Amino acid sequence: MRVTIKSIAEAVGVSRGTVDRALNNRSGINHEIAEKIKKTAEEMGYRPNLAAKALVKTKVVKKIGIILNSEGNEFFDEVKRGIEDSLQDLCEFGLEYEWRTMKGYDDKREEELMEELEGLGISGLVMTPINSERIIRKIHEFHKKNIKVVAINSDVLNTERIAYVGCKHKKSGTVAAGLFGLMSQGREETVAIVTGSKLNLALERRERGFVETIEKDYPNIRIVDILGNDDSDELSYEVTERLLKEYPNLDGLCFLGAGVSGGIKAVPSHRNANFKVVTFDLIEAVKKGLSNNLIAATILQEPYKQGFDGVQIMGKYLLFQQMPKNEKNYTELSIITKYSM
Amino acid sequence: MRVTIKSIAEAVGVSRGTVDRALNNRSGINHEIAEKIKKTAEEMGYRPNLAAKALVKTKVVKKIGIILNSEGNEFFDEVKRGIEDSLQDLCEFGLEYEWRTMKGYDDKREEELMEELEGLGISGLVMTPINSERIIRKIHEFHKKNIKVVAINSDVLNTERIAYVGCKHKKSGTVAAGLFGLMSQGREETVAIVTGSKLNLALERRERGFVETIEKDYPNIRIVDILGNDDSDELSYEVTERLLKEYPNLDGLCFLGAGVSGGIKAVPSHRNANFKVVTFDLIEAVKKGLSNNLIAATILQEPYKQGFDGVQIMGKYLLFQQMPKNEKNYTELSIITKYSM
DNA sequence: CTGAAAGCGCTTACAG
DNA sequence: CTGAAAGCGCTTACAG
Repeated sequence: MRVTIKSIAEAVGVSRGTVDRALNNRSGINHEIAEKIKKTAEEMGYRPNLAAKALVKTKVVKKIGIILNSEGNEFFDEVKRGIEDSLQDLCEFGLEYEWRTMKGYDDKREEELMEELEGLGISGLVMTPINSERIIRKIHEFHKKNIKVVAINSDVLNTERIAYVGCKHKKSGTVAAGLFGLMSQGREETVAIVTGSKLNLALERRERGFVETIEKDYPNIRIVDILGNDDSDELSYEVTERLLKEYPNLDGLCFLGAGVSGGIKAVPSHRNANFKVVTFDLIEAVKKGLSNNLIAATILQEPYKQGFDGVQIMGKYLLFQQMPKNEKNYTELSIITKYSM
Repeated sequence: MRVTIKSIAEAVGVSRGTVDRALNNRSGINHEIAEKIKKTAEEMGYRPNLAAKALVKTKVVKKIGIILNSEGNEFFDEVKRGIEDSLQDLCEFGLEYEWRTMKGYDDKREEELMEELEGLGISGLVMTPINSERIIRKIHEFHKKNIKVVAINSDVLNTERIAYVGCKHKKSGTVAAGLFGLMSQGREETVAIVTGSKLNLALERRERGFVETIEKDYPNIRIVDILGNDDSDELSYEVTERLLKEYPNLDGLCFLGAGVSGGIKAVPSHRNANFKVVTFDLIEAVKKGLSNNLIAATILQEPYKQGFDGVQIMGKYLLFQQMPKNEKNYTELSIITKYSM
């Protein structure tokens, strides 16, 4: 026989409403009785039926807000796919949603979007938070208004966001370094780094991971230069071309962030026989580069999962009041070559 | 206003029962009316509420069976974790389950387990099917009795299993080959292969992927030998030791399947400076090998996801009558080093 | 502080 | 072939 609110009510000799109050820690219930009910439920092995919970919730429709600073950044295409699939799932349980996207790292703009979504009555927000005082304050405000926040792709510390889904950025840099290490097989080599926007704090940590690992584990490899491309493909091309002219015997190049599409165009004319390019993520230009053997490998961080799980965590909270099992949900870092594409 | 069975019934001027019959293609309904109802539902943008569907299903509890040939095979630990998490999810919607595990590739034993679970009244079975006539027949029988089957980790073709979740085995071999290619950087090198049980057909395809890729894309690499270890760590040790004695200048070794734990023990004493070992999956011995720099990299196939998604697909079918979106659900192949562990 | 009743959206016997 | 009614397990006003 299944254990339900009803069977617990009968066992304890109270009404179903009272059992509900006790089990969900609602106010206005005699403490003693609440304890007794909880104990009995535990003993009887009660497991709430989520289908029933969710069905009740459809009376008042909840809305999830989404904010991504994804404009002009192909990386987020997969994140979006994950979000869309996840939302479709949740819509079948009666949730609604509202999307906003933006470009770059303008925290003022992101704050505006948060306010806009708040005005539309969201109960939860899944976002790529910009790491600034302004956004931290706003998340705190949302918390006090009981609008839950889930951070995806990059975290923002010391806030009340209920969960983070994304990779460990510093670690991602060590993976790239390790790959150059493997390919060098102990020979003396030189590599250069092209990084993206200086406003992207995650890239800073990735760079640190790369540099520290090379210094610590691969003394045979020397990093000759680190240049930024500001997430611009044009600038990326220029910077890369300059690098390759200046270091004609360079053995490798690592693109830490965006701008691969532009930067990779500068490679073919300059490369020596064993020139190795490593990138991050899997945008179209990277796929092409892998196919052409212009790029040796790229490092992924499960973008689809970041979107999918971020939204699922929010949905489970809103539909079933389930807090996420883990506050930090790190996605795996993996190396992809043309064969595993 | 939300579109429900009720609002459709009112719009068309029939009862809710009739709408249900039409929308779920049940028998005993006037064809014309069914068509009209479907059309109206479509126009009104009807989306069934899964919470309600699932709640009704709790009247008759459905049971999922699980069969894994996982005994003595550490690879399956992660698959199991995925299955367990997925089952826990589904139990909250009122599903039940029954587990069976077995060792190796004994199809007679697997058939027995299938019959045993059938006796316990399962409505669906998630399994690692052994690719044999006997199992194919049994899956066919299950199909006729309306017990759905989902294959995980390895597929069995020409059966009515509703979905497969697992990697492309041949492709997994090409990834390993590509990795040796990258590490060779064009130099002349020799590698050897240690494969697992000959009864594991997936390994055969993996081997083929490896060999064909080396031959096609890396003429600088020569495969000097291919030996089997029968999934036995003892044999794996012997075989590996023999290989390394016979080819003292060997540059690389690839373990295609199980037996890494035994085989890797033979490596330290023999290896030359640039000796590279590549393995598959991430059992404890591989983690240790990566940490020790004995193993350069290992190739993963998302075992957790294989278990999790396999069970989810079954659950969604049983709870909501949702057929899987895709029949074949390929998990990603990725290269992991000590830095991305 | 507690209980009785209605209702979330769907499906399932049952009667006709 | 069709409809009216009951019920899945939970939550939410409402009355007391």
